[in-house]
Amino acid sequence: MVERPYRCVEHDPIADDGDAVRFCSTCAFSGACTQAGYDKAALRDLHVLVEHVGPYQAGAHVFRRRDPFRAIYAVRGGTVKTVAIDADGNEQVLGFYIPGEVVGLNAIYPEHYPCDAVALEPAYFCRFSFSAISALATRLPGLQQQLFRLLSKELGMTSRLAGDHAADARVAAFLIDLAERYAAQGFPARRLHLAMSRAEIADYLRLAAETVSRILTRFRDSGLIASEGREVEILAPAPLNELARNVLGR
Amino acid sequence: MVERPYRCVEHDPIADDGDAVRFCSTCAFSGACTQAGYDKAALRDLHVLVEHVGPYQAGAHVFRRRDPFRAIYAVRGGTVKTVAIDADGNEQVLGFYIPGEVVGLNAIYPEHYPCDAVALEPAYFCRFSFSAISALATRLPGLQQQLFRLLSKELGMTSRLAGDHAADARVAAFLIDLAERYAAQGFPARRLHLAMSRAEIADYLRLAAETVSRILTRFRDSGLIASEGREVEILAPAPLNELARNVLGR
DNA sequence: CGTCGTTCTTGATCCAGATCAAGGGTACGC
DNA sequence: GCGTACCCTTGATCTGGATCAAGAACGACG
Repeated sequence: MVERPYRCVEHDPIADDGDAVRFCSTCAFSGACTQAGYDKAALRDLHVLVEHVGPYQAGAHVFRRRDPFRAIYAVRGGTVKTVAIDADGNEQVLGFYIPGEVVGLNAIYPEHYPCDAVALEPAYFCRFSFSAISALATRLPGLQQQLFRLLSKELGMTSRLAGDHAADARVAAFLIDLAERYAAQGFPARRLHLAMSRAEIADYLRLAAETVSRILTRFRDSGLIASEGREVEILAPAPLNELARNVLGR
Repeated sequence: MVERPYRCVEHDPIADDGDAVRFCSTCAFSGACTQAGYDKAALRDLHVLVEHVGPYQAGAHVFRRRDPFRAIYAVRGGTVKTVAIDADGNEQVLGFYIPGEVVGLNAIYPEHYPCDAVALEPAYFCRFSFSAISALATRLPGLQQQLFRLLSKELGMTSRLAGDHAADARVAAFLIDLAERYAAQGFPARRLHLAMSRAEIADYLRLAAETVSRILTRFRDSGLIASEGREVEILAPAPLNELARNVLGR
């Protein structure tokens, strides 16, 4: 039903552009088009303003803090983190983004990117000029709505992260959330590959890397997950969900 | 220059509606109108879709969690908090909103309010039907832009809160941020009245009320602020800013 | 195929801030 | 004017997770 994102990467971009209906079915903006009833002209407009960029190798910056805000990036393949580094050199991971998700929305207001975006594995994007896509959004109410929804969704995500919760609840919520997001993109719901290190997970969850490691070990020992390195399988969703419930606001 | 928000409250709403140019100069959407070059027709459209509501007495709910999302609320007067209460009864204050700011944007994606909004003192609002204002935004690019900016701004606010910072840095950032927001609305920049209790500040900053109290005492003893109950004066902005710098991302 | 650097795990100790406890201040209703 | 209920402050103790330390596993590369 939903095409696997990596398929998209393998496509020849030019051939892709010609195939209006099948164009990036995993894209964050595809919903906007389908709502507009597969309006061919609308799709063509989206095609014209999108730029396919990548690959960015692991560790490469997609944009940097203080760069002037020009574009938002929809992930086509790979994984990215956004990270704010404060004056004392502490890394704050603001978010991880998987195929189908959009990076850079937090730069609209300040008009400069407030964080770095760094590829965690080779990554490909659709880059949308923000001024162009918002101009198009005035003609496509579905697209405007989609942008509002993306922003509001990110807002919810961030405030969940801001709550004060026990370390094990945070880690459980991290796993559940990531698994659900992968599932929403058509990946298997129970197995996941973590593109990020324990330290990066810790920076995201505001924990120490040692704490994340200990908790994952504990989850494994108590049969909640199976894990080997960065491969994780969720064995017992129910108790993990229970742990994560307050974090995820359910 | 900027009219004091409370003035607006004192106006007779109907007379207000007749005075297109002076209509709610502190309103979060006034920028959209001025960008549109004081387009009279546009202002009239905004007038038509806005509803003046209030007063809500201290402790009254403006909306509740799980209510279907219909409208966003621009604060005309008073102060509101948004608060998420988890299954264990822990209160998480998500934000405080003062005149000129907009509440409810985090409900767009889930389509239900994810939190309660509660007045901290008698409060008045402009209520905008979200479907109506987003429909209008397709005709007024400035208004659309303003909505994007409001969402993105809130995103930045929330991720600053999510960072892990020492308690004194959080409290300093809270004071500086609130003072700047009041200043942006034309209030005196150094004196501020806290509409919220210590416990509410603590719930917002993810600290214990005792910790907030101790830190305010320490700030007072070291001459950074003067305070008496909920009246606070910032005496030494520089060292407070220095403390808050990492939190505020500067 | 071994070496080196990185990442992950596990153990021992420490500390910032939570929690528990108690007293004093303040505002409001009667 | 006097309860009464909350809010704020201050002190004493406790604890979850950070930090420090040291191996162990892994991956990249010559």
